[in-house]
Amino acid sequence: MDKPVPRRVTIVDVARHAQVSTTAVSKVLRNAYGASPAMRSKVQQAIAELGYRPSAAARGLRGQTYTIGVMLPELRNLFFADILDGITAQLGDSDYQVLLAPGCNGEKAEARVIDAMMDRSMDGLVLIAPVSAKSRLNEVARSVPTVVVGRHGASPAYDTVTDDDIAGAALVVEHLAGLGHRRIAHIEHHETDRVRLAEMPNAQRARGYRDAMILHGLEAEIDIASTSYTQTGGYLGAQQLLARPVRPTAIFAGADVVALGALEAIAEAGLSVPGDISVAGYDNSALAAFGPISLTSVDQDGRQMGIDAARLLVERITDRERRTAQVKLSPTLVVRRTTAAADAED
Amino acid sequence: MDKPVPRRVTIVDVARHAQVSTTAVSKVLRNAYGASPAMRSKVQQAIAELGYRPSAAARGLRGQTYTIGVMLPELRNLFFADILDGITAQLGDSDYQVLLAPGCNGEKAEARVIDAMMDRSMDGLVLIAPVSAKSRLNEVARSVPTVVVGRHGASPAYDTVTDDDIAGAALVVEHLAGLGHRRIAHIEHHETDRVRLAEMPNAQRARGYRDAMILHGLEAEIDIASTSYTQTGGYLGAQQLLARPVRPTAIFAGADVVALGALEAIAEAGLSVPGDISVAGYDNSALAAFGPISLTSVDQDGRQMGIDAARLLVERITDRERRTAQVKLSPTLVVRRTTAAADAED
DNA sequence: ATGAAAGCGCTAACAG
DNA sequence: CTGTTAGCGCTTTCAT
Repeated sequence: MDKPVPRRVTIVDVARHAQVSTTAVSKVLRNAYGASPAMRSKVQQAIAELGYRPSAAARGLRGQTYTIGVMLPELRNLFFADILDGITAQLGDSDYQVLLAPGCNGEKAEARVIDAMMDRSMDGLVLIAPVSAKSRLNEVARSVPTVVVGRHGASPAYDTVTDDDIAGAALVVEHLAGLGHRRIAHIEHHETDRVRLAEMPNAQRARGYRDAMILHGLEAEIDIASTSYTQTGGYLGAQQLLARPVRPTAIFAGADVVALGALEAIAEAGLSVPGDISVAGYDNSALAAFGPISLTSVDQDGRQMGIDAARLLVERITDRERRTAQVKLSPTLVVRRTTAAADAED
Repeated sequence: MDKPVPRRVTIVDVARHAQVSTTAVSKVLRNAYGASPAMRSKVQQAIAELGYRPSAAARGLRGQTYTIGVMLPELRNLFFADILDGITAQLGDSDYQVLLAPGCNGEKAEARVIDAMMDRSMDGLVLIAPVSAKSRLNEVARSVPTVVVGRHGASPAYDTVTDDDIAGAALVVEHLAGLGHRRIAHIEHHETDRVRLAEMPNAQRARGYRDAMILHGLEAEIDIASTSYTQTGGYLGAQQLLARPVRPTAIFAGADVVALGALEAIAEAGLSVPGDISVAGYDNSALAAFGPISLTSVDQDGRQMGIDAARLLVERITDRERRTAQVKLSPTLVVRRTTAAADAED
């Protein structure tokens, strides 16, 4: 009556039940070389009969843990959720289990999470938009197979998967310029760190914006509000821009959430979108697609990024000596109802 | 030049460096009884100097893994993110690391994830809105400390944290009836399973709706569209309701996403909110609070639910014999711009 | 192709 | 209070 904890079934039990050695069972578990079909089926039957499940802790002590860790800065960001979908889709039928840490913002939280994952002997890591120092990332990648998503800059130690943010920003400027806009402003995420200045998507988007403005002969119209990639950042940034002596006729927000904040500020100012001012975002998150918002946005195909990241990671786990790869995906522009032709008078 | 993998620092290295036994080190690591302050500091210094980090795999083989697993059906649901915030806030300074599985919908995916977490010897599990059979949940909880969030029904094996969904639904009906509405319809999540019919929040909300309608003498006006708790479900449900010979003047959607879908259908039908029809949701997610949407919604305080869940879980890890508890939190109604007084003529 | 045996890094009895 | 020692469940040489 009182044996509610009937001791875990171990590899020894399976071996005994199947009348083979534990080595044999281990081989079957790992699909390793050196087990005859006959033995294989005998063992598999025993496993099924006993309901055996290997202990990841014990496996991890010697071999793999069959666990992939994913770190991302923010769970609420729908774009990150898309990346995750891609990762899990790609890893769905493999033996790997994906586990993620709850949103961790900032270098300190990142360090904690990465340590935690390494402590748990994870077989591979996917780091989404990490802000840690590059030296730290390299160090991590040297000790565990790692793929970095959403941060530019090649590394000898880890693979990268990014969106071509410069091209994405150019798409927006091109679109708006094509609609007759000249005073196209940008809300960027303020960045101080040198390396991040070059590697983070936000910096690349701002650069793409500048380049494209120059390319369209709008160099004199370049106008950037420097806040942060948050809804509040968008709100404040738009307020700044709307207070200009001559108001911009279009705002390119560096992210969809930023655009949402901008939309709020614009509405509060009594202006209409796209009548008085056009707004475009970046990420094409579900929020952008949502009917009442219907935001023109750059689509990064986060799902594909996740698929590529998972693929690269498994490849690297298999062959740790392979040279690192940099996958850069081309974004597309999804035009919706927040952008329209500029008034002729403007 | 070529020793990029300098072998992990182990407890043995620390012991040697501090000139004590491994037991001593282990005790310090676990804050266990039986280590003098002098030894404690000696060991801590050695740990710092060597940059030692305990291997979770090795610990898990004997003792705890200091890992809490969280399972949730859907990452994109902002309410779940709130719960998670609460969990991490509560566990923030503890030694426990929270890891979660990417959204797993359906009984099969749930089983996989729960198994994966048990295989990894996690110290405790938080299951958010699980759909698995109750017998399965009990079985899981018997082998690992578990807290179930967002599913009613007490268990002898696990603690529960829920919202008082019946009261929440009543708040909405009361609010709408107070505004003069009589034809208040409801969009529910269709449920077939017997047990879930009683234990899932959606069923409780539908029941709360019925009860409250009767209480307000509106029994004859009860009108339920049975779809699902998704945006599409809301869209289709609203379409059904709008096609009635006599249209409802208010719709109580069982969740915010459902309300969003309903808003889309209403807009498509050329009706205005709240002019022609009032809409209320449930969850008070960030989406509901978002300006342009501004949805009247029931607030569950997901963060508090997470805090309670984490607290209960740690308590149960400490004392597995303690009797199970059921925490039920009272919801509040947040009135925004999607609900207004009914037309006098209606 | 198969199995015996030696650990992986840690914790938990138990002795001192 | 401190140290010795025996495993935890698995993988991995290395014989056979």
